[in-house]
Amino acid sequence: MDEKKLTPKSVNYSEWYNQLVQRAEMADYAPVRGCMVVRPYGWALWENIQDALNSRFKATGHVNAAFPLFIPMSFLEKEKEHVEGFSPELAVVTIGGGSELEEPLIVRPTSETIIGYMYSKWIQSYRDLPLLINQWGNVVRWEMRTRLFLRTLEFYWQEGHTAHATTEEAEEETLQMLDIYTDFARNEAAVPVIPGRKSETEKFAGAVRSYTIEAMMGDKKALQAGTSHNLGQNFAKAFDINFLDEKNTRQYCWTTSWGLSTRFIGAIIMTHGDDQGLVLPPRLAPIQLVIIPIYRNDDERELVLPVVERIKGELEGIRLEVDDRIEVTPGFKFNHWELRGVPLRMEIGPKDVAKNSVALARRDIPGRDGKSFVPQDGIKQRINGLLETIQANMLEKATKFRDEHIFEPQDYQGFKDVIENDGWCFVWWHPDSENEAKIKEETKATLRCIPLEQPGGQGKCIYSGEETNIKAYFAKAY
RNA sequence: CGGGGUGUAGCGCAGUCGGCCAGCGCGCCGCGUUUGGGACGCGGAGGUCGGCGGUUCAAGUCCGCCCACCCCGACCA
Repeated sequence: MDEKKLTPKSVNYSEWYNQLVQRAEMADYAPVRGCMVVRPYGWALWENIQDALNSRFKATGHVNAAFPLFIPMSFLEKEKEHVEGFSPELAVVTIGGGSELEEPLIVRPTSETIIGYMYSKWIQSYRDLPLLINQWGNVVRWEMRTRLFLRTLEFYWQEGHTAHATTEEAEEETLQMLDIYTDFARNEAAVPVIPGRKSETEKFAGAVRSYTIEAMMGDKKALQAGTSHNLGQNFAKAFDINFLDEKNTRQYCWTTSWGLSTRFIGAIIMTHGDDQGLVLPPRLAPIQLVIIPIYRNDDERELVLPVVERIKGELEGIRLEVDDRIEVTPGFKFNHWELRGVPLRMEIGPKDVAKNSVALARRDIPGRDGKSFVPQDGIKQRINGLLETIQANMLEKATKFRDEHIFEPQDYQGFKDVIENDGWCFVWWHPDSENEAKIKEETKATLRCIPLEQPGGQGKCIYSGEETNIKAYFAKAY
C-alpha cells in the first residue's frame, strides 16, 4: 500500500473523501464522536465563503447579529411541526452551575424560535418591516451517522431570518436568497447547483415552502448545498410576531429563514477533487498561487531567491505563498500543494532566471498539459487571467459532468436503472407523498427538487402515470 | 438503534501453538550528501499493547464484561 497516494475515487469514494479532508488539513476528528475540528486551512476557505456571502447579503439590505446558543425547551414546542422535526436530534442541558435547571435548555439546532421570540418584541409597526437579519454561528443536531463537513453533530453556518408585511414579500425574499445561493455556488465555488422547490416530505420542519440548491458530487450522489424557507405565518403565530398596518389593523408577520453551512466545503471537495487531492476554485482558495523556488546549491539559491522576491512583490492582491522550505524536495512540494488544491503553481529555477521566464502549472489540468513557460514580464496580468480561466474551466467541467449524468427515463423501469447506476433522473412527476415514499423505499432515491426552471408541456408521471406539467429531479443523496 | 469490523509508537500495520528484549514502514530529531514530480546514508527519540477483571509459573496473545472509533443500513443540512 502506497501511503503517499490517496485512495483513488474509483476504488472507494468515501475513503478518498475521508483521507483527503484530513490529509489536506481541512478538518480533523474531535474527541467527541461526530464532532470535527475545522483546521486553519479549512477555516480559511470558510472565511472566504463567508466574505462572498456577506457581501451579497449586505448588498440586499441584510445585517448581521448574534443570538444565543441556548434556547428554552418550551420555545421549540410552540411550533408543532418544528418540534416534531427536531426533537429526535436535540442536545439538552439540564444542569447549570451544578444545579438542576428549572427548565431544560436546548442547544440550538436552528434559531427560528429564539429569533421569533425576539422579533415579537422588536416588531410593532409596519414601519419596522421588513426586518432582515443574518447570523453566523454554530448549531448542534445529534445525528446518528456523521461525516466530516457533510454531517457533524456541531456545524457552522449562517442563518438568515426575515420578517415581512406580506406573503408576496416573504416569498420574494425566499426566492431572492435562493438566487443568491445559486449565484454564489456557481460563480464563487464553481459548483453548478440546481435551484428548486422541495417536496412536502422533504421540506423544513415548520415551513410552508422550502427551496434548495442541489449539487451533484463526484460519485453522482446529490447534496443539498443550501436552503431557503418561506415560513408563512407559522412562526409568527407561534411567537406572536405581529404589527399594526397602515389601516391600524393587527397582522401577523410573514417570515423566512435561509441557511448555508460548512457542509458546502464538502460540496466543493466532492465537486472538484481528484485523485491528487483538492482542487479549489480560485475565487475561494485560501492560497491562489504557490511559488516554488528551485535550486541545487547555494550559488543557484542566491540567483533564484531575489527573482522570487521580486516577482512576489509584483503580485500584490493575489493570495500567494512561497514554499522556500529547504528540508523537502521540489517534487514533494508539488504533491503537497496539489493535495491542498492550490489553483496555480509557479516554479522559478536557474533556467527561468536565465530566460527571464517562469513555469506555471494549473491544478485543474494535471500533468504536462497544464504546464506552461511564460515570460516574467506582465506576470500579474497573466496570473489573474489564468485564475479566471481556471475558475471558468472548473465550472464548465463540473457542469458537463453533472449534465452527463442526468437522464430522462420514460418509464419506471428506466428510472430504476438510472438510479441503480447513481445517475439523476429528471422526470414528469405528479406530486404525491405516498408515491414519493414508495420510490424511496424501492430505489433509495429521493425527490431532490422541483426545479424553478420548468421545461413546460405535459407528460405522464413516472410513477403514477397521471398527467402532469411538473418535472422533478430524483437521485440518491447524502 | 440493527448488521459488520477495528483498537499495539504521531500515522499505517505485523506479532504463529501463550514463552525470554514488543517489531516493521512512514513520519519525527541530529549530522552529511541531495534538490525542475513524493531523495539517500548514518545515528537517535518515541509504547499503560483501548479499559477493568479472570485463567496461568508466564498474557499483546486465552476467557468475561465494558468503552471507543470506523464501515453498511434506518434518520437527517
